[in-house]
Amino acid sequence: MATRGRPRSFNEDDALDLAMRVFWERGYEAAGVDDLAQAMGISMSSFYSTFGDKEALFLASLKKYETEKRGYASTILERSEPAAVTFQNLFNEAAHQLTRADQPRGCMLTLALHNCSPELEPLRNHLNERRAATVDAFEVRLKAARKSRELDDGTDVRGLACFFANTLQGMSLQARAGATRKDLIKIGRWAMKAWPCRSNGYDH
Amino acid sequence: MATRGRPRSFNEDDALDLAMRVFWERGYEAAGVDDLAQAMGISMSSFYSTFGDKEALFLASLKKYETEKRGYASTILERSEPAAVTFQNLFNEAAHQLTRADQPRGCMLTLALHNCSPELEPLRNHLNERRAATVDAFEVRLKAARKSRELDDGTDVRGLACFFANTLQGMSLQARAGATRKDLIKIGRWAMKAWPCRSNGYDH
DNA sequence: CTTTTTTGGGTGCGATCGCTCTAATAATGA
DNA sequence: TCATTATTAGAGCGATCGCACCCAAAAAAG
Repeated sequence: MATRGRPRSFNEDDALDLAMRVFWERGYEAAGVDDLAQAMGISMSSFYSTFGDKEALFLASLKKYETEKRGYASTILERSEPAAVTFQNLFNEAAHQLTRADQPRGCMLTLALHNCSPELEPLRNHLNERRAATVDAFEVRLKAARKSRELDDGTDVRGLACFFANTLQGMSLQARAGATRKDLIKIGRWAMKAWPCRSNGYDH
Repeated sequence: MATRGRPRSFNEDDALDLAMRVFWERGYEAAGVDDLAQAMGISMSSFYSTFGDKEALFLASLKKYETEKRGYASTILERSEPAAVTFQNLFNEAAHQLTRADQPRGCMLTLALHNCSPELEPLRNHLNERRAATVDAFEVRLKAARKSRELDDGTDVRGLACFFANTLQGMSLQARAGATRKDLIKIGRWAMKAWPCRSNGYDH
């Protein structure tokens, strides 16, 4: 029942992690399969037999990224704190993650596939859907905050979710362009000043 | 003294405009010289003899973009209005420009060359400098606002300039991902809620 | 007319692209 | 031993890349 034949000489998940980093810092198009295979330390044959093709590897990398590297966002959103604290923590943590010295700067999901050739539009659309999921998650949390009277009844939570997502995505661009962690933290603090209600456990 | 020989059969500036649009919607790498020449309606010989090479054409396109398409920003910044009105107008106008049906969505300068191969880093650094110039312009305007008592003395105008620039750059990503004009206008309104002082000609 | 310059079309260069295939080798289970 | 599977390096596929060059036709000025 155990697999016969010669076993893998490399750890599939480790290799995927290395590929993810290449996609992360170079995007999709600028990451060549040669670069990827070399970064993973495997040959082209192993590359294609294990991961299929470049697009499949990218999607696998993206999935790994969303669970392992962007997981902090879901974690923070699910903690039971005042919503204003939640989003301030989210900005602070994002500022930290987007400027880590041991990782490419900015968010892989946010930065990938904005300028691409027409034949990659399906892939780009898939990325856009994943990006939209972030806004939805914010909206869910803000709706809960409205229900618990942390926000006025009339608050446009969808709009606020878009604004927060917009701020985060901007921070990825800033990080890529060389902004410091302190810069990003300040941006997050400024964004939180837009928080509408001032008497619910959050003080600017 | 007049130029001898056969004159240009195409308008150089019109051709540049068409090239700019290709770079605008495809970025640098995904825009092939064939695509560019075809969009401009000229042959490869005319292409290279007139514009040098792809990079020179891109830089010329970028310059044209900054003066003709992004000029509205400087215009608004230089109008003598309360600073809060100025930035609200800037966001509204940006929301309009970034979602025009007759132009590629988003800002060419903001979106170009974030994910690129290493040999294009010099070009990317140049873009980063141009992007930084926007923040500087915002800071100049906000310093003036602080001097005219529209902002408290202690206001971190650099930070606020970064936050506004961050919001605008995020809006370009949103526009690319399909956000509507109304969405962007709302984002701008939310960003203006962070405006610190509430008694200087601007009411949320 | 001659001279000058641009024109479009074409050919081709060296490089890279994603990807396939081969051939020899190595490591396991049956 | 033998079958099975994974390993490597490498050759090569057709396509595209940016770019150079050539050519004969065309259109202007002298």
